[in-house]
Amino acid sequence: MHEYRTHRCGDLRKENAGEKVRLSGWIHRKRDHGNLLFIDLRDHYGITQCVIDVSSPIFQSVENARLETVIRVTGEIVKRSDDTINASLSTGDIELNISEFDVLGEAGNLPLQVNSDDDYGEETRLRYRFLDLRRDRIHKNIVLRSRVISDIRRRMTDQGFIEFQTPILTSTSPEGARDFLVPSRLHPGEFYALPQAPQQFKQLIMIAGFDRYFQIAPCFRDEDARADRSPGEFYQLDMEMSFVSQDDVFDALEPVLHGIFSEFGNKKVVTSPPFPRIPYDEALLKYGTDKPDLRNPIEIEDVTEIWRGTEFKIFASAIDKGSVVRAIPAPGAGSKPRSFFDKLNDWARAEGAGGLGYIVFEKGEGKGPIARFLDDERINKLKVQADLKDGDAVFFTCAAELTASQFAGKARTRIGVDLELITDDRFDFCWVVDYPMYEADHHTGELQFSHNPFSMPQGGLEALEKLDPLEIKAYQYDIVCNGIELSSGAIRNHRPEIMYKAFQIAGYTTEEVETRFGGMLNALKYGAPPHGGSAPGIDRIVMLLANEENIREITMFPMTQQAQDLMMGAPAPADRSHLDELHLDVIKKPETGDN
RNA sequence: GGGGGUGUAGCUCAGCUGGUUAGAGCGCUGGCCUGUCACGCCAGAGGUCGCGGGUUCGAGUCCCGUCACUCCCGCCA
Repeated sequence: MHEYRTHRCGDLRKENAGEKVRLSGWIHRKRDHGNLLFIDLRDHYGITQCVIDVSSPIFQSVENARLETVIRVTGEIVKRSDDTINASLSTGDIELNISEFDVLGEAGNLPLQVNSDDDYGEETRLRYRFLDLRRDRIHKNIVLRSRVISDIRRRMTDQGFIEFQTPILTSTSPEGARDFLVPSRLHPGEFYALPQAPQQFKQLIMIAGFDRYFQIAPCFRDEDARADRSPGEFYQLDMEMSFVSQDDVFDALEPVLHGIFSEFGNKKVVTSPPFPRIPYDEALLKYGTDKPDLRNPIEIEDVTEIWRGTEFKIFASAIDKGSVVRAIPAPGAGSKPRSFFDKLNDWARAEGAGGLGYIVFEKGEGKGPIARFLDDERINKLKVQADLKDGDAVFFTCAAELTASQFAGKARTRIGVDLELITDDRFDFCWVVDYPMYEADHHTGELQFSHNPFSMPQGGLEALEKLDPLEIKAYQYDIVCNGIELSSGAIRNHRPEIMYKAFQIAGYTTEEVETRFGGMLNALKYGAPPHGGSAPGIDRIVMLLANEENIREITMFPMTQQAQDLMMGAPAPADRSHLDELHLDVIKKPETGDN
């Protein structure tokens, strides 16, 4: 007989009755009747009920073992009588009659209970993560994560993508987030940076002629955490392909995402390829965001012209000064009580908007505080444009274009939630395409890249030379699922002369570009294929599939919000000798205050 | 860096407008119990009310500061 087990705790069925077996696992639960004792023995695979009574000489030692002690039991499998079968357990037809018993690993008083569904404080959970991970829900989430990643690998490999590793110790990134730095022992005063993404490497892989690359890539960005963002590190399905247009990238990724979400998505409906492609400008207008939740049926309309020149001076005079009016239809809201509209109005004010004017439609007419400012013709235009019928309402927001768009987007979500229009039985995917190449900095007004500086501008060099930079679109796209941005990607700029020009517009001199992106630029000068790719976030995919709101629920060993590992004690001070080796000194922060 | 929430037994929580000895469930210890599956019943141990200061005759409760966990803003091409 095997030293530890002949079966696993989820294996045994009534067919095994009469066999002498051995199981090892954790004591999940005990039911002690004094002269009769039941133990639910748990391992990764399941739970098996084990039983012993007082006639056994080892009864006392079994009874003394605490919950979460690791034990080994040996004994005969017995079919349970009909009235004692437990239908909620896969092994519920049988039980193990304990004849031999050993403690393999003793357990002390537990800081959290493994067999309970209670929520525990994060500090306890993270400090005792090994116990937390024994608990059913998170144990399953971590397994799901693994299966999803395996499945992604299979689907990518089947399409001819090759997985490569790229360096972890590399150079600091040109744009974007704060870097993690690693001091160099051999080069005093110099530092490696951890990769924010393997962006330049994957382009170099294409230039090296490997044609199709992917990687479950660790990415490091030293930015503050959020519920859906771990501090410091995350994983992407990083991929890149050569000789492709934007549609080729979409065609490659859509079946992977559709496949993964269909297989692991709890039978929710998944958008079939091809996913809708929504231009950035249209997304901002219709959904008020570049990450639209398409489960929400509400579509925003621009109704500036309907309100221009009306007696409703708040809107009319703002329009004359360049403001726009956006209409947010609220299907079926006509039957809601006055308080529904008041609550939304209060919310709008709390969000910093002036308010949220509305019109309710009944018996073919518009009703409500501001309806009287629109004549029949305008009311009819509104009904047609916003697709309104009796029993519907429509809300208005009036502001400068970007503000109005973004606020209408928030209102769209809020109204969709309040009216329960967003059902949780679907994964609605879309691509947001045609991102602007440049944007004006909020504060300085200076032009900067709005996304990846290595993206190819639509129209190429000619567009850069002739168009207003703010009008230029890039072959830059995001993939969005249920309002969550899963990734961004682009067709890359593989032409040095276009690269110099693109950077020049963003205020970089030729020298600066060469200093900062020399490696990349140099590579482009020796025969670079057109290429592009994307990088869907693994963590967010798993969050969606596991239906979890917090990234710690799908991360095996997460850090706290303050970026500390409470279990391993990281970060920690370094020894003097360690610092000396790295040519480092720690400067103590001067005491603040008066003493 | 800023704003909000939480912090009471090993764990999850209750504790009213400040008032006598700070409670419950789970876990733990002891006793009873041979068919439970969240077993049941009885008893017990277990508390620096996060920490420091203040107000008060009196503080878990009010005030100030601070720490931890968390959510959000900034940040995250």
